[in-house]
Amino acid sequence: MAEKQSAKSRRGRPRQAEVARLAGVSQTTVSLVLGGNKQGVALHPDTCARVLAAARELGYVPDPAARRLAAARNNLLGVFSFTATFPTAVEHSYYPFLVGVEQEAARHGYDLVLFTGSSSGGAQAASPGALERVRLADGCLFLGRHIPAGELRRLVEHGYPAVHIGRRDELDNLAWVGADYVEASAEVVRHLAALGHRRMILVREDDDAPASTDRERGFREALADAGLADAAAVVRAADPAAEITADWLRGRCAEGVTAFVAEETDTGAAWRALLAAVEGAGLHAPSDVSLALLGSPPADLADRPRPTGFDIPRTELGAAAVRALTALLTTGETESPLVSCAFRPGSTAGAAPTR
Amino acid sequence: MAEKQSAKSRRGRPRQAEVARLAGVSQTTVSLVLGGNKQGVALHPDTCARVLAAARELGYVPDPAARRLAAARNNLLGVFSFTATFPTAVEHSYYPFLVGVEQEAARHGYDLVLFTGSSSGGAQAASPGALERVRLADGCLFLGRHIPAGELRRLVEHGYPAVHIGRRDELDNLAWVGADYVEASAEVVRHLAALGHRRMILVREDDDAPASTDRERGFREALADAGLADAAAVVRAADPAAEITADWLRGRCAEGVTAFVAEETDTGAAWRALLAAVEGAGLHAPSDVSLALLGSPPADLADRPRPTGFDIPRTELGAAAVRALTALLTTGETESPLVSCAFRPGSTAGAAPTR
DNA sequence: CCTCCGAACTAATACGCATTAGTTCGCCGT
DNA sequence: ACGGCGAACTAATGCGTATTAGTTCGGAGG
Repeated sequence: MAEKQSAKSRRGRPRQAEVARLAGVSQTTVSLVLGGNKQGVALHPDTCARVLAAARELGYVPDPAARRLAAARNNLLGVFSFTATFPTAVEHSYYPFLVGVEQEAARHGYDLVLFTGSSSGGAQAASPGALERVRLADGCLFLGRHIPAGELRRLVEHGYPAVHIGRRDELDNLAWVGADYVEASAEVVRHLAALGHRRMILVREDDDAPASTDRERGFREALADAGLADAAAVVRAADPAAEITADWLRGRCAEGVTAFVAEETDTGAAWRALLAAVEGAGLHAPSDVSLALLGSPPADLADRPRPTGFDIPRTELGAAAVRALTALLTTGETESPLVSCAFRPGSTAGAAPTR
Repeated sequence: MAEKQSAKSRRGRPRQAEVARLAGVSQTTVSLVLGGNKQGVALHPDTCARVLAAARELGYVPDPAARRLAAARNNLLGVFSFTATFPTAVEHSYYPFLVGVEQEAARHGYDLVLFTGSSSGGAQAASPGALERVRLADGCLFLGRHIPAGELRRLVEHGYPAVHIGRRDELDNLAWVGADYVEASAEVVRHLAALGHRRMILVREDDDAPASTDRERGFREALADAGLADAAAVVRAADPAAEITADWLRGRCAEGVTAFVAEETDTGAAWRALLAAVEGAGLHAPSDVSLALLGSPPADLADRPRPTGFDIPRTELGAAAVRALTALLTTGETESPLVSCAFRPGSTAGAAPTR
């Protein structure tokens, strides 16, 4: 009765050889039938039917590792994030991206492998080779800005299909998908200009992430296009809460500024500071001043009036990333598309007060 | 100049054989050295050093597919939910489970494969055999109550390691992890009893899911233990909004009922109805009547005062499910643990009014 | 001097699948 | 009656690694 390893070690997971035995054919035939017989070997329809029936009866599913090793593909797409994909704190979760990734992957017939990169509690998160695990999948999506560039570069240079969610120009040849912050920000500015605002200020944090500089560029360009170039003012605030005060706001208003624009950040600090300053100054938006947010408000401010601004299409970005990856896999073409953000009218911007 | 496949097909990614050649040893030795030599083969320190040096020089990284193939396990855990796609809302109850699953899986060195009912290449979600695809993973977690029992049984009977999140006794041999609703509900009742409440009513929906019957059992048992057995009353409401009205509430209060307990459901209908009835009756909790909720409030009522009751430890449940699954995989032992819920004092229950 | 032993390695094989180069068999043509 | 040919399959091999069963060699023991 002592069964062979075939039943024990693999827990009854059937392989092609077992399907073959049941169908009375060779393992080769099973592989051909189930693989779609792309090599054009002549196969009798009856045989195919028997193989298919046997595979179904045994519940056969190909082993992804073996497939991969045999230089074929898995139909698996990887998702790797250097922080937990499902963080305990929901504020900056990758979940919306994942929704789009999942939908688009399903549409293309791929399953998703979530590489539990450096989730708290995992093994050495930064251990060299941590990224190599993704090679089990046909290709991989990366998200988060803390992905070790060295390892990623290695993968890409070895021809591994990878797509980063979020612009990432430092690495040549790395495909990415990003949101078009430039255009989206410009649109917000045009909206404000159309409402009659002639002087406006952008409050941004003091770093040089692409997401920030792109917003500033859109802001400046739109103002220039509207003939208001000299009216542009950008404030870089390392500590918005301390710098964007009610007094500061009153000062700017006195100078003729009628609209204030904040960039979205992880914490929403700039936007919070603006809201607090307006309230502290005893003003009201949009009647006294107009406010706009270049992005989405933090979750805890959801009950506030919706800020005028734009929404980052996270779900669509996830889907676009999958499309870029499948393009890489099938045609080998590297594409790095910009996805448009959706303008959000909101209720914090109104007509500029007539002086 | 025609290079051998060694340089072309793999684009220079070195394998053990190349490391071996450089170090002047065999591939076996390389595998032993790099694998930590757990089998205790005698190896000369100098040899190890040479191998290590060669590996470093070539930038050798093991191929995960080959590694997993040779190990006859691929360190993949499946997560299957029968919803068509991922729920879009982050607040969805599904999310906290994933948090725990991801953390615990990472801790055990597993990666996750995400399956959804419709991932089969966009084919019919409910097509027979939809569940078979999970065999790609070493084992699988199931969540959602709409998982087809027949297919699941098939998997389990074939010895496939599966763990269901949520109690599921209908299937013999199916491991599950569940929340201890009986004890948690009993604790809430004890809390109310300690506050002086002598008559209380449980409002539940009209179905027989384990989650509902367990809560009722805890409710009844705690009352019996407190010597208030005859004071127990359970209302099954098919349409809580229509049945739990202000008039109804006044009627019960007139009969001496001082506390109302609702069970948590998907929609939170029972709890909503109770809140509305209390308000409609011009009463206030906890001063006039005490309220308790056997579970967590729906997300949109988060700003309301926190209901007295308990929280389902979803994250911990996800982690427990992973532990149960790894136990199944390594020792083959089926365990189905109950996880304790955390009592939530809240602010909707107070001392019973002295009559 | 031959044997035996342990140290230090290596040859061979399995893992599950895909692919290439056959092999077998029935039948047609001359 | 025999070569040939296509239809229908299968044997053999490779992918890169882990593991098991050897093999070689120098020296100690009898």
